[in-house]
Amino acid sequence: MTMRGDDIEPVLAALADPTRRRVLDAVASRGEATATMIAAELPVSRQAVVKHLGVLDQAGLVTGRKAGREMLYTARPEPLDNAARWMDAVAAEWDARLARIKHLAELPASAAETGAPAGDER
Amino acid sequence: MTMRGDDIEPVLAALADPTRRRVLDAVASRGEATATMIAAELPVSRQAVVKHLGVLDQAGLVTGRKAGREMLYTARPEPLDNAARWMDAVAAEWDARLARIKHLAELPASAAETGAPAGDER
DNA sequence: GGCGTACGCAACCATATGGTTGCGTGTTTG
DNA sequence: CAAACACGCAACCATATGGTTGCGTACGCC
Repeated sequence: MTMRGDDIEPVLAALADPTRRRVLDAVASRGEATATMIAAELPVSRQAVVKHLGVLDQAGLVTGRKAGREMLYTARPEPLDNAARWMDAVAAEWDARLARIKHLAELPASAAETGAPAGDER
Repeated sequence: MTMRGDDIEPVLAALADPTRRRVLDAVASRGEATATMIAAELPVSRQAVVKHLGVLDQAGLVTGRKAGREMLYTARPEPLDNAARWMDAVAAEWDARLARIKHLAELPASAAETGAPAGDER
């Protein structure tokens, strides 16, 4: 029940918090870790870590697996990678759009189509 | 006076909010826009937009330029691109680390090469 | 000059968010 | 079996955050 993968919203939100990033990183650096283990090396309580792990899990950045009385979490790069690609796409789109606009603006006003307003702005 | 570019913190935080993303997108789609213009097409007040633009500017995602009595904002893809690359790097690192750990764990304690491991991967 | 528009600043609000402590329960292990 | 350990759940807190309204002021236009 943690099939969130295509929604960048939670990923960005999860990554926005510094502490949460540290938690994530801590998990990643151990391959697998429990909230207790992580809390031991961070200046926050175990419960805080638990909450962060909850958010991270919600974003698909970690997955929990119960082993005996422990809850082991593992980091998952996919969502991150996913978000990165999304960003690239958006950036590219903006880039294109801006380039297009700039291009039009710099045209020597040769073809005057559409009853557009008089060229000069301001 | 807004030379924050290498700090992903504000970028992620800025991108985390849906409305703020819409504002950003609105700016990008126009090439240049004022808070008033954007507020006109979003379900929030101009002031709210102003605040969002402030955050976006802080993150380097937009820049303002005063034209007469108007304040025109433009989107800047750089920080986005920047964040994307950062994410990729982190993801790659985790991937490597996880692969290494997994590899070690599954080794029957025999030949332990450091070269190209048997590609499992998703 | 005078009016309307576009800002910026500030006060205020409600809710979300990060964090803490306390407590009851399941799991090991001596 | 009983003591320890590791959790999960819930109550609570303080502050950050998104949003609103009101107001004084700079700029443009008749």
